[in-house]
Amino acid sequence: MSDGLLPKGYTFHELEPHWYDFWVKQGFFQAKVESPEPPYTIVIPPPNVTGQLHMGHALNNTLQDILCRYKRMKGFDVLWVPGTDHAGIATQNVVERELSHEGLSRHELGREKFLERVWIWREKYGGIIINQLKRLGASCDWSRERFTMDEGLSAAVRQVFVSLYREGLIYRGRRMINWCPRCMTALANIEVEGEELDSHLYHIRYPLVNGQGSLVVATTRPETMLGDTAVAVHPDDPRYRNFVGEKVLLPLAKREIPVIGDAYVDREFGTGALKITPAHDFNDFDIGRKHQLDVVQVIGEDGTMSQEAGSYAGLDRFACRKRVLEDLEKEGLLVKVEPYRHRVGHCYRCKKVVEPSLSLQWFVDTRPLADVAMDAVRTGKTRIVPVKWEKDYFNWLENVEDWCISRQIWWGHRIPAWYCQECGHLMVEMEAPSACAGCGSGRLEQDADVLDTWFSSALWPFSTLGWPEDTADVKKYYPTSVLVTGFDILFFWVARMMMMGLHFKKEVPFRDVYVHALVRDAQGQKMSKSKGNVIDPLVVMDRFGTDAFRFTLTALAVQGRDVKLSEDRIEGYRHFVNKIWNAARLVLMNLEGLNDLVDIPQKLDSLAHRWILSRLRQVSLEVDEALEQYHFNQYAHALYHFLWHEYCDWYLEMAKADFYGEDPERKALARSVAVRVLERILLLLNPVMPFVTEEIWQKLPQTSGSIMEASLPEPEPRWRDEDAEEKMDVLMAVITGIRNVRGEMNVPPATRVEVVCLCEEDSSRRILDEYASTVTDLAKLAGLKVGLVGEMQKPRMAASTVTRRVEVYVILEGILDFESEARRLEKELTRVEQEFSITQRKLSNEDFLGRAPQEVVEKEREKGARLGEKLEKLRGHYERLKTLKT
RNA sequence: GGGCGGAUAGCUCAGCUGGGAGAGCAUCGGCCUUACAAGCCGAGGGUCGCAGGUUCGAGCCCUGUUCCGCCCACCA
Repeated sequence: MSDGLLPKGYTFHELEPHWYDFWVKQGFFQAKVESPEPPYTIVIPPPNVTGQLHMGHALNNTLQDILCRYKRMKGFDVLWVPGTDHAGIATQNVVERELSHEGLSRHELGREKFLERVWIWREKYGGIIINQLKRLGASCDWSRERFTMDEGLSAAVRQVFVSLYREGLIYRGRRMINWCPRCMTALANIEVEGEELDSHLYHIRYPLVNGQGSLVVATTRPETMLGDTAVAVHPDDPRYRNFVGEKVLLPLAKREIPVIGDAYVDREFGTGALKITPAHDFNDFDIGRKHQLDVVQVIGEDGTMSQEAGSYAGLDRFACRKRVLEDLEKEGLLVKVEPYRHRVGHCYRCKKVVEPSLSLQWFVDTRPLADVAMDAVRTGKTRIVPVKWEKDYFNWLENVEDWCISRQIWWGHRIPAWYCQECGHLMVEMEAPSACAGCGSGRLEQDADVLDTWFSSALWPFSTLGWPEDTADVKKYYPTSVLVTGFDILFFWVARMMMMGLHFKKEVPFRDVYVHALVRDAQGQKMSKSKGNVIDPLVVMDRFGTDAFRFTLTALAVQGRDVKLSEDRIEGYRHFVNKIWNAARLVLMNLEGLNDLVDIPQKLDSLAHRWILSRLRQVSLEVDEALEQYHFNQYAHALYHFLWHEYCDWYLEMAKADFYGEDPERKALARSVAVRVLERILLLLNPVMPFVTEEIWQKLPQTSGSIMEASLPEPEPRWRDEDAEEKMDVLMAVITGIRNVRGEMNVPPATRVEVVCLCEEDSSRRILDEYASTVTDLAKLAGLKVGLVGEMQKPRMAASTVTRRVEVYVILEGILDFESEARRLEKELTRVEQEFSITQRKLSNEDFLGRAPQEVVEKEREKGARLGEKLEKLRGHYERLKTLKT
């Protein structure tokens, strides 16, 4: 498999598509339902068919892919179900816009022809986002790709609708709903986004019919006064108490309407008199019902004024507002206009102001379903991670209102309800009935409305597996293991999947819900086209490679914190990809033409090998822990640090001596350990960086096939080696100490110097003796003398430091600059003195000694002793320097 | 109005059950050392938002407070 050398650079442009195609062809992404392996299941949050891959998708799917690839390596039968959502309103809007370019409207085309057009559009563009997910490397089981309007999923929708209807959990009723005059449909409450706007509060005078004065009401929507059917005051309000029961003359409309008393009215707000428009306000509707008021609908479906608005009929609602104000002004009834900032509901699809409206719609009685959904989380059947989202989940479900599920659009699942044109009988059935169950008439008409997109999404975890059929997939893969999603659809989607899953499967849809953050720009601003701060994932992948991009998202994916992304960060992590590549190059270079790899022996003598294996084991454990806990950033950082600053900076540097040395046995062992560790690093990194790890894997000797076929071994307990880690710490500290002195004393790297190390302990002396050549290589020495303190003469012309109970003298015969060495030592002395005095203060504190745990006190004592010793030695060095100088 | 999150180095952020303030980037100095200048070796830089409290000990716990962000809510 190995052809030795890696090319100088990693060319992701060619390699990424190459390996992705290879994986798909090999069927590595396919779940094996008949396999005995335990299932690990994720259903993708289906992107809208109209979607283009944005940063949110990229983060969401990178995290899912990491989990899937990791679990696959650990021996699970992984199923990641992909698919897209038909996105009712969004898609209809897109196709309507396309039509309008041809000068057509959907109404001109007619329902059937329009739907044909949408399907054509879907054929043409529906695959875009899917291909973009592939570009991202998503290891979905494409053989199981689903679409919410597939035949199977549509059957599930009908089944659920009919069942809930028969159970009395779906009903049809005339209610106040939010109406979008642009999209011309009802919306569910959560589909309305409240946005704060600078507006005005208009004070309008309503004269009493009896001529005995007037009432002034305050409103933000003066045009709705045309639909007023009462004025309400607080029954205990001394200002207005006497008006209750009287009538006022509604200006402009010239209708007489009653003054009613209702405790709902806030005496403090506005004028304390409230105009009541039951047809266009949720509260007014309730009050209207309580007082049996007339309902006058003055705003039509398209946002223009209705016939009821009299002379204002046909005007756009906002034009009407202007006219109403002008007319009131003329009549001297506009008392006051004050600036007022308040929240106005906007359609979440088209962002236009919605109108509360009275309308006949279908609803889900959510309460019973919501209670079960709450219980499942309360009892831990589903775990929400991070837990803080549980609060939002509960809060929403506790206050949830009935869900308006009918939409007056054409693209979507048609409501399976038929009305008899003869007797008006309503039938809700899976399939179109042929005759009226009431009167037998064949003149039946199906309800014109379609279902809310989120209705079918709510079934996604089981409808995609084949439900209502009792398929093998349903049996094996439900409940799913985890749902990975953004918090923005916690209510829209997650809560409703919980309700539907529990109701129809009697089992939660997922064990875990991992809620990740939003991706923002470098300044923390939400990315939006209008702000022009959008970073396009496709552009990023093109520039920096998919692996670098994925790694960046992962490294930044901290629980509970938004991801602030900038191209600089991605560029930084591209360097990491490069680092892996070059580490692999080094290792492979030294394998070229040789095939002497050996198994790692049970007992190793070499400190470097023992150390790196011990560290590798530790990092493997950290990785596993991090991924199990969904701490994606920790996963990324652990590997980043290990590969770069342990494997490359220390281990490979030390191994070079063996690589280039003459001893064939040492050579073979070093090569073998280097390769084994590299293999393991590749495996651990593979979930986040699938492409580059595959490419390198393929070049390694003794690996067969794809990295996707490899399994990740358990971290070997026998590799744990505290002794090696301690010894390496000594070695690294001494080497760093020498480098430090060299750097500060401006000794050029090319200049090799003599070093003398005086050790306090025999153990350190032995380590330094044994690894003298390592120290010499890595610290660029001409020679190294090691001895115990007292055994050996302290060198004269030397810069010095103390570390790990080792006195390090860098001999600078003839080039020692006394002044700068003195300054350097003074600086170090000051620092150590400060640290030392802190520990001394603690150790002389009776309370500390008495109350702190023994081990903490002991630790402090050791630290004090260490610092004291170090301080003493440094002082000695400083004194000697002064005498030497003179 | 209610709730939540954040405030730690110049920037972006880690910091788990209280016990030696960390990383990456940026900055400064030195290096083309035969894997990598997309690199190597060093260095500097912090009153952990502010004020109290608990504790032998607080970035971490409690109270208050300021600023920023988000979510929810029918005061017109």
